[in-house]
Amino acid sequence: MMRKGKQKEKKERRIAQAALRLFSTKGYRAASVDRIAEEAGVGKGTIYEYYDSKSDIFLAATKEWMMEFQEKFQSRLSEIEDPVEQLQAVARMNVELIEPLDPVNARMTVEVIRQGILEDGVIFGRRNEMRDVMQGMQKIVEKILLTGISRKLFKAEIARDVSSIAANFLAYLDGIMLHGILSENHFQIKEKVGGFMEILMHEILTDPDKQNGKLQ
Amino acid sequence: MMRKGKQKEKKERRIAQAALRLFSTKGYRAASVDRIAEEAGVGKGTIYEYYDSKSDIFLAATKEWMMEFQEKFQSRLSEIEDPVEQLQAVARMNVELIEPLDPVNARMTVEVIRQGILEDGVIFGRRNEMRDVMQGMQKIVEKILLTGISRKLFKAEIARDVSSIAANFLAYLDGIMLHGILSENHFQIKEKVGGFMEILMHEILTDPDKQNGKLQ
DNA sequence: CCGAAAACCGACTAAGTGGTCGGAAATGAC
DNA sequence: GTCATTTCCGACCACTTAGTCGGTTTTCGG
Repeated sequence: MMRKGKQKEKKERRIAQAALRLFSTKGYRAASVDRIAEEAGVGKGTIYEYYDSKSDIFLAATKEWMMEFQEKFQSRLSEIEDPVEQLQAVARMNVELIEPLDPVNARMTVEVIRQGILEDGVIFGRRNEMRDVMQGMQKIVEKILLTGISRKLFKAEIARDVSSIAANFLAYLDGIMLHGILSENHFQIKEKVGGFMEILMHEILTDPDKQNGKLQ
Repeated sequence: MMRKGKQKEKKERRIAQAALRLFSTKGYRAASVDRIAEEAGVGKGTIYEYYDSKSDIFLAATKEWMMEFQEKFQSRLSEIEDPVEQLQAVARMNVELIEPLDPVNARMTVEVIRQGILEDGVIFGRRNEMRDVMQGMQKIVEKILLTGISRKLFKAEIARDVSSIAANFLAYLDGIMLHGILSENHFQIKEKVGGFMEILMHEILTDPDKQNGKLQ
């Protein structure tokens, strides 16, 4: 008996993806399991064959989202050779989350942070389950930095700080994204990030004058 | 008749403050009006004498929160003369939001952003009502920068970028706060922010070598 | 084609929500 | 003290939610 594992996995993923679409538009609570079932094209009962609780669905959706996100990043970064341009691409892609207003990622970011912060949030007691996935982005940036260092584009002395720099960089990008959305100053985002990038580049480039680090 | 306006205002504020406590710990939905009434020590019906809806309570609580926050900032900053130290105090105060683990601000920040992003969020269509309050912090930082410039501590050429720098600075601090809480790397926050401050100071100080901008 | 096992389903339950409303309590001018 | 007016209240209502469960449908080895 036992239907082929592939089939099962596929449906499980279809549910997670449907859930992701709803979580990222409605928010956790308002994305009801009934609605998720409808969106996924399955019965409500079926969902509980694959997941024990709504929390589990959310975790799965979050993982799905982070995977997709990082894959998109990776694939765009792989087309770029220069680490400097790669860093700027990371910034630009984050800016584009709000610039042509793709609120899906913004909302999901907020939702994940929220569920991780609230004491009875879905992720609160299960952050360790997410750690690997969450650190993926940071690893990507660290790698860019290390490549830059080995090519003598970035100062050698930042080597011991790569993880701190990467974390700061990503935290900054998230912060600016959230503020940007809230204040509706979308049009200024690019300039702000550009200014920040200039400073950052000025600080880590071996030869700051050759590249001025302007965004775009 | 009509009880003294003062009395009314006081109760209205007590409700908002009770609501703030709950919103910032439970989140919007889980902070039920029943619970808010209990926390404020009034009947549920009474709440609706002062506010038309739960949304209104949330807006009031948010304003209350931002006021308190900015007052705290202002009062601590007023004890400091040197703009450089003032900037660092701003950073330090933000770090302390998570360092002695007082997640109230973090949670409220996320909650406000969330309600501003979600289409059926409480603030979604009413962001303009909040704008002034929200820009308060930025104004404070801008003022610090301008003072620093007029005292020749900061480079004169940053004058045209003060608002951008201030916005970036605050966005960064929020981003690092949220990431810090989420990743539970509290102990590294101070170092990260310290590194960032060093870079920032290096970039805006007229004489970067005199002050190295280390946090703490 | 048979039939047991697996997969699927949606009506139902229990719990929790925001908001209402009729009546009780407090107030203060007279 | 009286009593009109304001203030307060919590039982109640209509609605939404996550999760269950008994029965139906699909699957597939023999």
